[in-house]
Order: sequence, then structure tokens, then C-alpha cells
Amino acid sequence: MADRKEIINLLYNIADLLEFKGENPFKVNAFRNGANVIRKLGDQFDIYLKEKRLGEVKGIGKGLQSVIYDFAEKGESTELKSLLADIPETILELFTIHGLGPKKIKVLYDELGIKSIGELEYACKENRIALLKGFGKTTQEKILTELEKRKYFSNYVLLNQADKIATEIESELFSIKAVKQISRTGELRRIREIISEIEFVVLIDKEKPFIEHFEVLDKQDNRILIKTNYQIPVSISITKDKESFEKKLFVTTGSNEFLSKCGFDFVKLKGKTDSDFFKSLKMDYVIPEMREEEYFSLKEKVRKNSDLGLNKMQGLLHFHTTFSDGRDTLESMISKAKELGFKYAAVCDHSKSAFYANGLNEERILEQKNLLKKYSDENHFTIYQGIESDILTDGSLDYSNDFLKNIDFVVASVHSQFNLSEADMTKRIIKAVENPYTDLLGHPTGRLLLSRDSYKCDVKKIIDACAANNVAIEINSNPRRLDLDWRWIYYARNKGCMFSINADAHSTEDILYTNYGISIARKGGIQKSEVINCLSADEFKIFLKRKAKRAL
DNA sequence: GCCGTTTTCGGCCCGACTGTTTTCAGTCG
Repeated sequence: MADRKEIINLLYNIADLLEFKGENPFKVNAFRNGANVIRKLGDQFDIYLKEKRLGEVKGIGKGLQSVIYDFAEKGESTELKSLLADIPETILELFTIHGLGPKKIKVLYDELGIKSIGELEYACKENRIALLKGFGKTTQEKILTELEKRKYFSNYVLLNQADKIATEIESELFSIKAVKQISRTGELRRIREIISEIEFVVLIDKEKPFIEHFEVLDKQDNRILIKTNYQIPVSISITKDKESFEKKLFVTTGSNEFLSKCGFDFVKLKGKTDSDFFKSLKMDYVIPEMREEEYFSLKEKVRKNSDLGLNKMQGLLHFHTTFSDGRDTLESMISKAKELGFKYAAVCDHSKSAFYANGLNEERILEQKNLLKKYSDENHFTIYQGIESDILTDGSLDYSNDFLKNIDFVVASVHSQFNLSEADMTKRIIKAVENPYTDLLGHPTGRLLLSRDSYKCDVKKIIDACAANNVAIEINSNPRRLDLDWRWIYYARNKGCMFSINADAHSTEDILYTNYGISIARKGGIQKSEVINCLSADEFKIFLKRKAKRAL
């Protein structure tokens, strides 16, 4: 069966090439739209494809069907091949560069013969791009900056990607007879938001059959670097008895800065377990997630180990459904939430300014509200009416306060106009936080890990405003976001802020992102008592009522 | 290329932004 992602990619590639060749823009759009439709369908697409029922999908007409079936059958695309007959495939790379569209790429190709990222970089450095008509020094600089950023990003993967890689390697390790015990270590065990290396410690009883299992690229002491197809290095520290396994795990978990500030010395390390080791260093036990340099500058009040875990979560807040841009219906989202042990929920679809996400106007919110009531009653499961309201450029939310007062749970988030000055953006967000109906500030800095920087804003001032107005701060658990950054969590906790750990789920699968948010919250030392979705159903009801007072 | 139909053709989102221009084209969301 052809991979869904490959088919989506294929349609995007065809769209890019058609556009490059100056085809009818509506035709181009039909391919792009088709790709989006498939992405939204998720797993369902696989069924349509298998049963050859793609004709039933709106947006996939005869043309796209034949392209998709052809690819699914042959594993390559006749259409793409013919488009690439007179241009090299590497031209497709250029479409991934922000700011370069079909017209500019055409100029680059026709005037300078540029057909790959490598050639583009070289031409920038030779100052040839700036001289082209329609380009300029600024554009050339922007391209170079982006290419450099890409090189840096290519050394990392997101936490969920690292998690997936590690799981695959773990299952391979377990298949080796000599292996007795395995643990993740390093950045992954510390839960860094982006990962540059996957590290393991293993306990084995025979070295030879273990080593022979891999193609070893490098070996230093008892640490091997193995060859894989993954984008980042994978290394394994080998130990042969339980005590050295535990010691190795301790030594490879904490960051170098953390270990050196512990006054770490291998000889001083006494005992058999992690807590013994801390004792021998005359320190309290520190959970792996918190073993960072930052730990030592924390005030006593926020230094305690986190007590969070998925089993402490009671409310599924801030998630989307088919009402706006979610992939799954309210019913399936709730049933998944129940399955995972959540006790109540607040659906927070996009608001009316979010055209891009099919946001809800007042009328549709009321329509959803009726459905929620019916569904809550039938299932004996409280579902609150929430909304993820766009923070407009001037800091107001996109519904009147009169309307907002009837919505149970309001998440305020920035989704547009990212390029304001730091002062304007800070003012904008603080105004939204000061709105008496705001319950939660969604993904507070707007960053997308390994792709987009956060917008410019004074995070301290924003946190201060959240504390002063009793507005919770989101730990957005989508691995692309993990926003608020854990480094800010300590500051917010010192200020007495409350947090909300949310998957921002757009499908039932996404709900599991909650685990990454919990890990990041643990890294920030967050206690269960500081998280609004750890409140019991009754306590949460009381939390929501505080707005009535604020409005006065 | 897709859709819908008053059904085999005509319409398909468009405003904001950016960097290049010197009044606007190209790109993005």
C-alpha cells in the first residue's frame, strides 16, 4: 500500500511543477487542495484508496484519482515523471524555501541555471542573486539566512521524532540475546525540546555478539556510535554489571554543566541507585528531566521535583474538532478522552477570525453548545463550551465581552500579525490577558520548533500579567511547540502562575501529545497543584467561576 | 483539475505584506 504521506507529497510536487511551468493557477490549486483533503482525511484515506472509492471524496476528481491510483500501483508517478522530463528533480527543493515561489524560481532557473539548493547558496555567496531583476540585496540575505538556519536545524529532530526513533531502536536492542537491560539517556532522558543525539545505556552479558549486531562507526571506551538511517547520531554505552549500568546512566543523564555543578567526581559516586549517587554528592534526589544547569539557580520554592504524570490529568482542555479544523468529530474526541482517563473536557475550536481554520461565528458556537449539552447528558461526562479566540492586532478578542461571558472557557491565542514590534506585541498580549473573560493564554510565544522563531515579546511582562490577572499559561504539548518554553516555567512559578497542559489536539491521536507537555512541565518542576487540568471536576467548576468576579 | 448545475461550461479567496519598484509583482496564509 502506497504511503499516504508520499501521495500528499506527490500532489504538492506536481502542483509546484505545474505552477513553475505557468499552468492554469486553478489547476495548480486543484492538486494542492487534493493534497490538503487527503491530509485531513487521515487514516480514512487509506480505506478509500484500498477500496478504490476515491471518487466519493470531494476534491478528488477523475484527474487526481488517476494520478493517485497510478502511483499506488507502480510506486512512481507517470505524471510527475513527464513533468520532470525537461527539468531536474532537484528543482523541487527550491520550492521549500520561504519567500521563493514559482515565478522567482523560474527566473533563477532561466537566468542563472540554478536548479538546487547547493547552487542557490553558491550564487548568493557570489552576490549574483542580488543583481537579478526582481531580486535585491535583502532577498539574497534572507535566502542565505534561511539556508544557514536549515543547516543548523538539520542537526536536530523534534522530541516526538526522537521518541519514535528511540522506540524503534529499543525493539531492535531487545531482540539481541546478550541484552539484559536498556535505558534511554542523555538529552532524551532529560526531555530536551529538540534532540541532537539518541543515547542509550545497555547492560549485556556478552560483548562480541552484541557489537557484531551493528555496523560500528566509532568506539571510544565502552561507547559505540552505530550506523543507522536516521538523521541524527545514535550511540550506546555498554556496561556489563548492574552497578556500572546505574552509574553510567547517572553520568550520561545530567548535562555536563549540571554534573560539574554537582561537584561530580566518578570516584565519589557511592551506592547502587540514582538516589544513592545524589546522597554521596550530598544532594537531594533530582528527577532526570531537571538535571540541567538551570537547576542550581532555582529558588527553593520551585526546586522541588515534579509530581506530575498522565494519571494526574483530569481535564482535556483546548482541543479542536470537525467544527473548525480538527480531523475528528467531537464524539470521537470525547470517547478517546474518556478512554485515556480524563474526567471532563472543554472543546476549544477556532474563533471567527480564523478563516484559515473554519473558525466559528456566534451562531455556530451556539449550535455547538446545544450539541455539547446533549452529548454531556447522554454520556455523563461534562463537556464545557470553550473557544480558542484569536487575539486581534489591537489586543482585543474577536467576540464582544457580552458574548464571551456565556462561554465557559476562553483560550486567547495569537494566530496572525506575528511581525509586530516587541513593544506592540507585548501590549497586545497583555491586553488580551487583562480581558476579564480570558481563562488561558494559548501557546504564549508562538514558536514552532525547528521552523519558526517565537514572535518578539517581553515574556516576563506577559507572565507578570498572567499572574496578576489569574490567567493560566499554556504548556502547549504539541511537539512542534512545547510552548511555554521550560526555561520560563521557573519564572512563572515564582510569580505564582497556574498552568494548563494541553495537546491542542486536532485528532484523537494528537491527544497523546499530552505526554510531551507533561514531560516538559516536569522539567519545569511543575506540581500537580499548579495545573488547572489536574483540578477535579468540582474544583475546575470553581476555577471557571472566578471570571464573574473579575468582570466586576 | 474540480465542482455544480438553472448539468458539459464557467467560476474557482483574496487581503496583507515585503521588497522591489517608482506603482506593483510575488508570496504567504
